[in-house]
Amino acid sequence: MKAKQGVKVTTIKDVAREAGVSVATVSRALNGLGGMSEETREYVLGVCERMAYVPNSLARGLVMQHTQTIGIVIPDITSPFYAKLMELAAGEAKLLGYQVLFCNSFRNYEMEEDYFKLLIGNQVEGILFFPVGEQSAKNLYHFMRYVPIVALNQMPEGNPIPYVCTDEAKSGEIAARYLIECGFRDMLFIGYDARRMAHRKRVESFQGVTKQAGVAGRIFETERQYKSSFERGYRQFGEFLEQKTKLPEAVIAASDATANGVIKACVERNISIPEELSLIGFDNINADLPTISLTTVSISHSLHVKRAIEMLIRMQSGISLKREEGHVFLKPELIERDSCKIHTS
Amino acid sequence: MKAKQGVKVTTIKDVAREAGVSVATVSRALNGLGGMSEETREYVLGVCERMAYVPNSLARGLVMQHTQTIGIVIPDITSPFYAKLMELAAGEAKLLGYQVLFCNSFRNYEMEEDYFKLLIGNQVEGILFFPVGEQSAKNLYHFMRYVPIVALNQMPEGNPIPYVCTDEAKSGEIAARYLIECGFRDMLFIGYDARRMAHRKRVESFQGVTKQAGVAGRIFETERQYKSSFERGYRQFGEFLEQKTKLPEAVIAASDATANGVIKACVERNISIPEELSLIGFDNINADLPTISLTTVSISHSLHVKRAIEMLIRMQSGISLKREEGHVFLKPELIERDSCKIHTS
DNA sequence: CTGTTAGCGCCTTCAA
DNA sequence: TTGAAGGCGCTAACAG
Repeated sequence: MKAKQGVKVTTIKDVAREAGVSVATVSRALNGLGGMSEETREYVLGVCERMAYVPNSLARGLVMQHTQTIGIVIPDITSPFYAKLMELAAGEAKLLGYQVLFCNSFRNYEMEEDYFKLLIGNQVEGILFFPVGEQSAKNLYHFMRYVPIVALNQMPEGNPIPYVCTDEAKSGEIAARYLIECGFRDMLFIGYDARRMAHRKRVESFQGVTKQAGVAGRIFETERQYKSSFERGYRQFGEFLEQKTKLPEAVIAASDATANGVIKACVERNISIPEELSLIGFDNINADLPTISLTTVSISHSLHVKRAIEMLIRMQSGISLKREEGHVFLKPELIERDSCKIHTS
Repeated sequence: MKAKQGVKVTTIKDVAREAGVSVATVSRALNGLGGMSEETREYVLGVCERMAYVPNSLARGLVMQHTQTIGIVIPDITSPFYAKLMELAAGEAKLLGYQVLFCNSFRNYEMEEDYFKLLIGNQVEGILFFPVGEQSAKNLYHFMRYVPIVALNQMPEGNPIPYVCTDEAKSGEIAARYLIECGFRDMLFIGYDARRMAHRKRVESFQGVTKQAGVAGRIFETERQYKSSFERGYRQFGEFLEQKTKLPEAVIAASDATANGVIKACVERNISIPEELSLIGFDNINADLPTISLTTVSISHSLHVKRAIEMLIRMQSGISLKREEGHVFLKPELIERDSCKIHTS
């Protein structure tokens, strides 16, 4: 078991012995601490190099009491949305000298909690996470006594976990207003999942705006479960088309993934977008990938992550947040592409 | 700096003091080691629970000399292909009681090497990686003295890093034979990137099979760089269509991502798949996502990862591999979907 | 059945 | 400018 590889790994002691100095000297040379002659430093560093010495970060973390590591847990690494966030987070963290541990909770509350424990056990200095769902808040807030935690999505009212998220009410409003400006008077919301707070807010403001403007703002709902947002869009819009004979003028999809599903349903039926039907989504994810590039409403993902990491670091350095400071709503923007066109007729 | 949060984290000592036992007893209770009365165990565990004690894995790893952690480094977390592999690896590793550190090398040799150092510094017990490119081998093989390493793709001849990969020659052969069986006699290979060993093998056997069967097996190449495989397929097939007037009967795309690009190019020009053009890809990634679900050739991704982790663990437990054992070629299979149909005319 | 003790590899005072 | 020694939190002998 311990004979692993038969080769003993080089430690700072080995280096010290080989170089004929003390471990303290090696340590100082390695960490660029002053107070030693340039020639010993270079000599020691040379020995390290020659012996291919790699410092043991565990031991270092143990004595230093900080690991320069943050943890990120997301529900599904396979989703382009989360993958994008992780990539950006990795880049941003690296810039700030942190390493990142990624965890995939598989959309499972229990695994989410397990991973929090694991990360804390590994002495991360902060955790960034995209909650599995609204119940996450209750499960996880008590971990805040160990380590700063920031959510990348809104948390339920009254929960102490701070967050950085999109102002989803604004998102819904922007999408609805834009379609109305395009001249549409009959719009349909597809892919609504009432369990998601973001969806609820989008729908709510969508309905507010349409009602106020005096135009039709329908919502098509089904009871079923779908294995992905794409599936949801594809199946739900398919069902809608079977039930109703008249197409709406425009569709608001609950997300870009849903919108891509709607596109698939349309292609199969030879409904052309945007000629016969305009379509708008949310999130700006994979919006330029499929056959039709999607007009969408979104915040900047890199800003999202950047603000969250900033907040984490601020908390980590002992600055306690005022309540409002822990609730950051980023303003979304319209990103015009090809799936909507001015209504004429 | 150390005043972090103002709260001192609970350690095993605190628990021991609180419970009125020694640290050894707490440790034994926690790790389920025998030789203690059931009532002390339960009592101690209760105290741990009450104090919300989370063991410090760093300290544990330091003394145990093993961390139950493996590292995985991939070039691009944003690619569905790598995302899929990571997800499967995480699941498989968890099953075996390992945690996983993920790293995103951003398709950059230097970062790839940096992450290897970081992982080794963190005392991972093995590294699984998908090489940035063929140069990776030279950069990384020397890390094998620290820790078992397995590549998820073929390594250049003569390199000591063991690997588990698809038998790509077989892939190309399967695709070509299938199209010939479908009755096609004029086929085009799109998206060839000569820098990729997998592509070279696919093309080679594609040409071998077509030549032997006496049918046309063309390859369309361009000099340009593309920002993604999808782009490559989309742009390259677009260019092809502009230059030539006659469509081939079937297209072999270098990967499914490329194939999806080809689909986009076709949709824009009203070329219907599979009626006017049959299309086949490789990898079985996102093959059922876009408008047309793609016929493709691939190994099982979960098997791929499983075999690689197995190999890692075998190496880790000190068993040295024979040369052939370190070179595993998995047999790909045809996955029939909707993008190919029997040729009639 | 339980406690004492010696490190794991590293950093950091405190002396020299 | 350098070295010796203590300790980070934990586990694993070895005593009792």
